[in-house]
Amino acid sequence: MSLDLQLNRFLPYRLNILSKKVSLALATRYQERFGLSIPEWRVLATLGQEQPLSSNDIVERTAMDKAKVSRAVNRLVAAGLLDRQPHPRDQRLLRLSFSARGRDLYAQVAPEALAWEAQLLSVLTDTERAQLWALMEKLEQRVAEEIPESVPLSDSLD
Amino acid sequence: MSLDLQLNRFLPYRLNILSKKVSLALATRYQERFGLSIPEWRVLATLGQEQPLSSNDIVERTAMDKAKVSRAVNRLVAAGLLDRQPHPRDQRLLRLSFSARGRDLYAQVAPEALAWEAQLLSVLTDTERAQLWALMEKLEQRVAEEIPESVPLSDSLD
DNA sequence: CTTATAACGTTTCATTTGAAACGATAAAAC
DNA sequence: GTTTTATCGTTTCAAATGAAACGTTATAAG
Repeated sequence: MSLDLQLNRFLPYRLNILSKKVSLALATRYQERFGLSIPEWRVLATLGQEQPLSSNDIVERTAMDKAKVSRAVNRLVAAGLLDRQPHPRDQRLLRLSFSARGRDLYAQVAPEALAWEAQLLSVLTDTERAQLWALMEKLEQRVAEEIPESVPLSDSLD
Repeated sequence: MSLDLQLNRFLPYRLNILSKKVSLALATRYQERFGLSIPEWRVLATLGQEQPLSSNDIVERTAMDKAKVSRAVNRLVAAGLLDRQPHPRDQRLLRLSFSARGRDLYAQVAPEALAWEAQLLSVLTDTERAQLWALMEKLEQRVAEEIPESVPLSDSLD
């Protein structure tokens, strides 16, 4: 009655494990070397691409819920890594941007994150890397069709 | 100073999102149709392959920590889906196995999980599917080298 | 203008989390 | 045989989580 279901060959399960391992390995580095949690790191990375942003902009770009972003931003502001200013035209919005220290820190973290990723991807050839992106893209699109777009991507559905 | 880090092209981040989406889509089904959480489903799937097992066997096979397994097993026993008997030779161990109802439920859930996976994978050709497994395998092996084998795979490193 | 509705970010609160402590049993060392 | 050490599963506890409620500000409708 095994019904042919092998957990090791069940994509959702394997994907979860791979994702966890990657997150864990990287999170350990953020934490040890820079004292950053993953949500904090993601906020920084998002601001690294565009500045200033509102908290809501970050929510949209990172697939984190707004409570989590709010907390991460608060910690970063408290740590002196971000500046938080009211938006001149819309008082509901915050204008988040790097402080001098935040910019410096990011200039250190980002290259290291990229180097780590490169090291991870070094087991793949260029062709394989391209394949990986393409495959993930396809799967993500397919699975997105099943999820009501409003549903937030919670953690720990595990 | 963007440092060339694009979150959308950053593997740990994209992997996390894909994994979340897949888990969410599937978890919604388990929950709605069978009232199962993912840990509960994993316990069932593990027992579907081999029976009886101890809680610890399940911990080893699922990459879940023992507290989570303990809770999932308790819920399943309480729901009348599992039988829990003391091991005759080692009183520390539990012998977990399907109850009649558990077996019936699993006979319903498992084919559905497989069908769902098949539907997800239907966007890929056979070749692509093989590639996907191979790529994931390589990455997992590579990243495992960085993780002290003792470290458990927590959720929500996010 | 006034009222109703919507959007933003924070906070609250019940739940989930996993590391560590725990009691109980077994195995190993002496 | 006694003591020490290790293993199993549960429970405890502090921290993280996220849905919902909230206060505030802006926009739309009347």
